[in-house]
Amino acid sequence: MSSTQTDTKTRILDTTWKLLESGNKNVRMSDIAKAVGISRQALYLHYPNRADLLIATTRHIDSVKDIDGRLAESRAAKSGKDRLSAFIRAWVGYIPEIHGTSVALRAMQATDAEAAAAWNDRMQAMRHGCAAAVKAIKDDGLLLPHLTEDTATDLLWMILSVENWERLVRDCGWSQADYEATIQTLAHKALSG
Amino acid sequence: MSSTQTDTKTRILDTTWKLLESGNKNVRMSDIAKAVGISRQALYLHYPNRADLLIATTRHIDSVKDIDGRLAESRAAKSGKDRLSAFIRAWVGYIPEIHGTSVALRAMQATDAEAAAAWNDRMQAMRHGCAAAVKAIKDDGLLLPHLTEDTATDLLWMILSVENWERLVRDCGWSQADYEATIQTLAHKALSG
DNA sequence: TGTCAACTTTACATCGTGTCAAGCGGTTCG
DNA sequence: CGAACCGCTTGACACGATGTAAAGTTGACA
Repeated sequence: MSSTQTDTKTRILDTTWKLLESGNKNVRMSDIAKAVGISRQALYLHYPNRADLLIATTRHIDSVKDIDGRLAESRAAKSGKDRLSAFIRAWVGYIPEIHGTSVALRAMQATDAEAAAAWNDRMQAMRHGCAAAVKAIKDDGLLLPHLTEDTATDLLWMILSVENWERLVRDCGWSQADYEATIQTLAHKALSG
Repeated sequence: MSSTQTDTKTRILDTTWKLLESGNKNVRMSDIAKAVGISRQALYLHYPNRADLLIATTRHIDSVKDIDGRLAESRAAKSGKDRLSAFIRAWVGYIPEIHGTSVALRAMQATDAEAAAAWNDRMQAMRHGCAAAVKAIKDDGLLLPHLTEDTATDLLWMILSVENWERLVRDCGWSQADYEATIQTLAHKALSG
């Protein structure tokens, strides 16, 4: 509860964030400790293991960047298509912020069940946003007839995946703006023709 | 050159394939050795490291399943759109075969440069197929005007990624047939409206 | 009989995670 | 003042997986 403890915990999260987002793959516990300026063991006094630290880091980013608030804005849109656009805009703006953490967390999925669950959980939350946008379009009678709400949600979820962002922006060198424009078009075409 | 050596090498590849495709994450060198019926060290007499073994396994799968031949068939199509359909059909049928190996290889990307290069190489080969299909559509004058050949290739490449297959088929429980139908529609819409 | 190849057994180095225990320098409280 | 406590350090170690090294076994073939 003391302010020094809070400070160290926050410093750890900020540092972890920075390291992960610096594109440096293979960020080890010792790397983080060194960057924070504490011993590796002190890290374990604050976070019991690497998975917990990564998860805490994503939550930290969320609160700093107010992702919930940003996604919530899309609910204000009048029409289904506007809502879809707003949701995509919010989500797509969020991806670059969490990309480094996302890579690290996904890399742990294979070996760490807790990490897998944490990442899954976040993706399910995003999926709820997809489902809401799909429902709004359906309510407007604009959902393509051959799509159910579920399959449409799955499809939108797939289109908006972090992996797809990585492929176009990181691997193919697209600008964030090009990526967003293309993905907006693609998503609208996929759902409502 | 002796037939016993070839037999063991082949048995190793077949076993590795089977283990990876059984959905069993975290296939260790010792697991493979045990399944083959040889010592862990004997494995290293045939393949110097895990990355090499995984790469050899994908090449083995390729030759057994004749992926090159199957993808080549798409070149016979008359129209650009037929060509795209044929290419997607061939590739999409291939994904389930290599999925397990793909997961293992991608999991190594973070730590092993050789594994990353191998996976990259295979994806680039697939990308060439995408580029050829895009060119065929463009030659028919059916490529959407706002798309260049390069961006269209990137987009198709993204749509056909193994990760997207995983999301819909494995995570969302789609059948292979549903997946293929949806992805065919999506790809055609994305490129030529 | 001797050699060679394929394989075994045993042992060890390395790297990163995570655990354990003892100690140390402040602050705070009785 | 002194005891307790907190945040941290130092150092050592277990574990699991990969990969290396070396000596020994087995069977085929000449």
